[in-house]
Amino acid sequence: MPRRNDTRDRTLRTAVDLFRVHGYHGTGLNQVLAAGGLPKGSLYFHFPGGKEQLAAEAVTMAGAEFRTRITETFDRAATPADALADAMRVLADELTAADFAHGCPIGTVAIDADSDRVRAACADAFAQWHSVISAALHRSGLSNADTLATAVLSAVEGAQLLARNRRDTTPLYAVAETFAPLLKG
Amino acid sequence: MPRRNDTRDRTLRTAVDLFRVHGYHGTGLNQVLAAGGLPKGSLYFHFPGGKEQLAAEAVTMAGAEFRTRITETFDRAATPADALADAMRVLADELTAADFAHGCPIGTVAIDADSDRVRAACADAFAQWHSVISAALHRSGLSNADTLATAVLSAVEGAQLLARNRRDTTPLYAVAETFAPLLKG
DNA sequence: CCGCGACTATACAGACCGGTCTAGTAAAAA
DNA sequence: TTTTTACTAGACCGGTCTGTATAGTCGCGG
Repeated sequence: MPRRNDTRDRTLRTAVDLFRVHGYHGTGLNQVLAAGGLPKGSLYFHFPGGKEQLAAEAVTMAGAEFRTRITETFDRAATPADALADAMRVLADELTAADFAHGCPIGTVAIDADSDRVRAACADAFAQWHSVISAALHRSGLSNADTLATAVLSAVEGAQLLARNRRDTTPLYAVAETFAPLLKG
Repeated sequence: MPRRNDTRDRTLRTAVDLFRVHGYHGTGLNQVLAAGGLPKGSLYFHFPGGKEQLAAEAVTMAGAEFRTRITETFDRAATPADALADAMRVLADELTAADFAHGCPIGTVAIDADSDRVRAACADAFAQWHSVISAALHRSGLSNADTLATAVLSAVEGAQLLARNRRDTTPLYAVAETFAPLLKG
């Protein structure tokens, strides 16, 4: 087996970055190739399923990375309330550093991708995040951890949307503050 | 002043319906005209600013309509908790009836419109909603009504995103249930 | 050193995009 | 009736979109 380079992986990473900024329809394939300095001839070699496959895999990749980050945040914090506050602070810092250019890599794609394959990939990523959060809340002895985790996930996604649109991180901190009393382990 | 028909208004209404389904980049101008049976020659007569203006005005229109609905919901309910539960039930019913095809008319556009004019129109709509919610919470004697209203708005937007993506209204009800203890006037 | 498989360059198809233009119709105003 | 204004029909522009087809180049195993 010759070569095996990292083009495929770099394509995915570039795609993640662009999709979370411009959304599914707002991101062109040429744009992805240009932004990543990627070979133009190999896109349909690595992703025979075209844009749909590229987006689905990008979502899956970003979902797995964030899943790890969420897990670590809960492991590191003393209480779920602390974990949420930590996470919101990090998200706020990243959003500010990026000049409010990007959104959640899953949510941004989920909201305007018509393809069912992409939709399913987003749903899967969300489900994994929910599972991690729910388990952490359960470990902290909170009742109805499942419902609470769904609400937290909703609030965080919505806060990212609002914060980006308003160019102001207030919503992220508002969510952390509001949920704090509900998340005291 | 001759004629003055309703073409402009019908164009806007059709645009609202399509933008909330396919997003900004996912919706084509031809598509809007075709879906509404609208005259092709008059788009740039009524909207010389092109797609950008059309989207901005559509967002503003939808924002105003929802603002009224939110106001009425809070006026009708005994407590803010009841109002939220009511609103979530209505959103869930509408989403189910539409077979999970649409999202929030503002959020869906806000997340992928690059134009600053459209972004500002979305921010304005969100600000109006926030203002209505915050005032209602304040009237019910809740402290930190402003922060709480921001969190509620975030959660509702996020829940709509998740519900649509999962094709399942659970997130909407989870938000209502989770916020209930915080919204007992 | 040959061949095969992994990978890339390049050209291009066909559709659709947002947007512009000109010519024309219809109704109210003068 | 003539003029002015409101509005529409429909062709058309250049550009970009996703996706395909073909001809390569590169690097290792044999």
